[in-house]
Amino acid sequence: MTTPPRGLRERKKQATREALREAALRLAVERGPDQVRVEDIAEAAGVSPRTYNNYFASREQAIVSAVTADREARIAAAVAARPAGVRLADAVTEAVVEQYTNTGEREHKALLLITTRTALRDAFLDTAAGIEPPLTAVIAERLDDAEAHTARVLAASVAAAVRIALEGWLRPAGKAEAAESLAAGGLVVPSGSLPDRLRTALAPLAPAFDAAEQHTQP
Amino acid sequence: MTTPPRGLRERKKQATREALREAALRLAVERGPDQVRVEDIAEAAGVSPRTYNNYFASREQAIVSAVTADREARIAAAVAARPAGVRLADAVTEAVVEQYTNTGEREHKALLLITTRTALRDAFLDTAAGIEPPLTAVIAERLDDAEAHTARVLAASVAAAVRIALEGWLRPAGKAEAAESLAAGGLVVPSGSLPDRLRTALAPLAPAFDAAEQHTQP
DNA sequence: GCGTAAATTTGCGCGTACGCATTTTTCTTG
DNA sequence: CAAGAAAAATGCGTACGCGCAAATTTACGC
Repeated sequence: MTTPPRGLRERKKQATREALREAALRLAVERGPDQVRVEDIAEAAGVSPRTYNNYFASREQAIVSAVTADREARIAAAVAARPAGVRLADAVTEAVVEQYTNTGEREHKALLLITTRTALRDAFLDTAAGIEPPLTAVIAERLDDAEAHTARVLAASVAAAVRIALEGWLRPAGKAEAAESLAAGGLVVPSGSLPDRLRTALAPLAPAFDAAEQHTQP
Repeated sequence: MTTPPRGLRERKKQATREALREAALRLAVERGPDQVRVEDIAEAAGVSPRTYNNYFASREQAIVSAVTADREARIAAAVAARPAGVRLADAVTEAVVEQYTNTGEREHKALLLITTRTALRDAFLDTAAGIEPPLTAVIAERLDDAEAHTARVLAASVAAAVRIALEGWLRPAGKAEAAESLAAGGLVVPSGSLPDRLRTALAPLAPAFDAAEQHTQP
């Protein structure tokens, strides 16, 4: 086999993880986020409540991870898939936009749910940090190995930018925003689509990527 | 008075906040981090346990914030204090290094304590994110107001880089590290001083700062 | 000063997060 | 394939985080 037969254990773990994810999301949609207890999710997935907490550190994480799934790995793969010729900055940007845009009907509904609760919103934003490790690996591959630090910093910066883009995107245009924007004294872009927001947030990092690339191939 | 008389309330809040901080750190040092309950901290500060949680969302936050204090504001002030002529990237880097280097004897002891518990370590690393808002403000001031997004992204990237530097700095050189570094296939810098780590982590972002500055003054 | 509106503190209660010790399941080795 | 090692699931107990509503404190106008 291509994958070493370290399999049955790993498979089962992934299975329960996914079962918990699905159960969490389904129940949250059915009865509303506040009417779901950990006990319910665990029961629906066929495990004990204690085991639930071996997989997810909070109730919000499980719900959110049903939407996030393995987006991190897909982003890294998408970057690696781009031809070696293109600018690294572009490769990363397009990969991120691509993976955050392929959103199905189910995900859309889930996002609506997420915006309704602050705790869920925060948990969702935190998932952006998860792209750092795989991004670090794939960026390091395109740079000199001696600049492993650089890859890490760039990946973390991308994660931070993505977080900012998401934060602005799913912000409820409430009263606080108007006051805040006036206090800042400037006119801010009201809303905009997610791809636009992602590109705008990532753009300032492009020069850093360019410089890193220059260092490896003078 | 120089400060508008919005005072007694605000002052009292700050007082209790600091009392909680100090009590938390003192008790943690005295009896060890695991032998301190929130009830103890609250009592030592003369408030109810419930009030404690109005100030800090976790026991770790209180302890850590005694070390962190108002470092965020000081960093922003340090940046603002630099003459307008110097490169923005340099101003930020030096301000960060400066504020993380001025560490007293008390802080050093506290850091030793923090490294002993994973939860404390994580809470400490999370405080790095706190520099984003003030940094955003001071960076935006040096850039065109139209590029408010840029300032935010740069500030968040700095925060991410600082976090990485701190993470590597207070990592316990345990068994996991050796294995990991071998798996990565490269030779990694073993330890290094904190200023060095901060500079190294921030260096890759310099081109992004330069580019942002260019846009404002062509 | 005095009364009223606003902000803060507090007690209560529920569900959660996790360390620890034990049991059950999966992997390895001869 | 059996026995032991390794890993994961489970039960239990404790402390925590926080929403909510009542009580207390502070601020402001008259």
